[in-house]
Amino acid sequence: MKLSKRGEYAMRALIDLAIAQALGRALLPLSELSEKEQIPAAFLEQILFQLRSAGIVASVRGKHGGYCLAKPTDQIRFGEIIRLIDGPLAPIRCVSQVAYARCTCPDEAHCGLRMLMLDVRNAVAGILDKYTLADVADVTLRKLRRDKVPSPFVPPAELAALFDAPGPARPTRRARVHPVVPQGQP
Amino acid sequence: MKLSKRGEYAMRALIDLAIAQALGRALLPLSELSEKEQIPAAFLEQILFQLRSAGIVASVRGKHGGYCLAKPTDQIRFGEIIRLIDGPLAPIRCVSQVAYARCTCPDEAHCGLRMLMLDVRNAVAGILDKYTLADVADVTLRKLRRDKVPSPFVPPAELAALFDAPGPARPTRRARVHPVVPQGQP
DNA sequence: CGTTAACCTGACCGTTCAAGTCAGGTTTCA
DNA sequence: TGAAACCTGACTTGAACGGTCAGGTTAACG
Repeated sequence: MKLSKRGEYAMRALIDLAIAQALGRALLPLSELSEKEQIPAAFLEQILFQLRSAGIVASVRGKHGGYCLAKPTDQIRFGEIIRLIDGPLAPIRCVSQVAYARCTCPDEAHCGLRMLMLDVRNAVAGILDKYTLADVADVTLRKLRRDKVPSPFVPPAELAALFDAPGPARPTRRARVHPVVPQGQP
Repeated sequence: MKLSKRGEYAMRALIDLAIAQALGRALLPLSELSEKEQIPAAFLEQILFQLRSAGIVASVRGKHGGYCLAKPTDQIRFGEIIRLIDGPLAPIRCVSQVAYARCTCPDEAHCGLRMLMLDVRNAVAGILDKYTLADVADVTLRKLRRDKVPSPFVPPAELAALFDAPGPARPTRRARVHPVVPQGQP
């Protein structure tokens, strides 16, 4: 019942992005994510590429570029993330909703193992498909404040300066949401 | 969140043993289990060895030998089986009760991912540590009867004969529960 | 008393996959 | 133009999974 490192890293990065967004910094460079979560940069890059291809994050190229969420935080569910990175939630394929496959047992309707695993799958999916990035970011921030822990992502003196000098604060470049997929399908 | 084949096979075999026991045949030879569940015999043997070492099944050697459960069916929980074969139930180690290990995040108390995964772990463990072989065997048998499906394990004409000729029907040999472990520890 | 059906046990093996690295792109800002 | 960032595919390496093999030991039965 393991979660892969890829999956773990993906969720950590996304949660970071959600929290940062809630604190007013939508765009984070790879380096910052990689450093905060102690994830090898090249590896995280790979994962973020996958997340971008799936339309979950967006990116801005060039200097001062970075990654941000491509959808509202309350529309990104953990089930979606894990399914993307690690595949079906179900412990065995014959109870998967998304990727059903027959198993070796001769009679699914009377398979004890199947009943049990269906229960497990439903419990897991129930949780993972219920909570969104918004939920987790919210609870986390509340906990941090309650315990008076200094918030992360209070940016590197750069945005702090912007605080003093208000205004429409730099025109925020448009982020690329989709990869430029030149697939030969009309 | 996958369950390994080993784990799957272990549970299938144990459920079979439980059902057979409920039907009056405690002892099943490897060949029968392997055939009914379509599991390579040598592989299943390996798994049963592991289950025996853990005191979950017992075995009888020699001709007409086989495997049976080493404990009452209502004292074998699925959590125990999976933990034995596949390791901890928790998706990530930092939420495991049985095999906790620290993860890379700097502050567990405020880790959003951890909260979520703890939820998942508890849901899974809640199910797997609640149901026993007795439960599943019970439900399965009831379903089979309800749907008028012929019960499995009505033995190979051998016990059927014993039915006709009653009596204390062979003195049921004692099964070895523990491996003869010659470990050098006093 | 030997044959045979069963369990016992460790060693081995091929494939897949996870985790991560590398090497070069391209884009944008200063 | 140079540096900082993202883009992308190819590669590597080690472990784990799923399974096989070989050679035991034990016990029933004719």
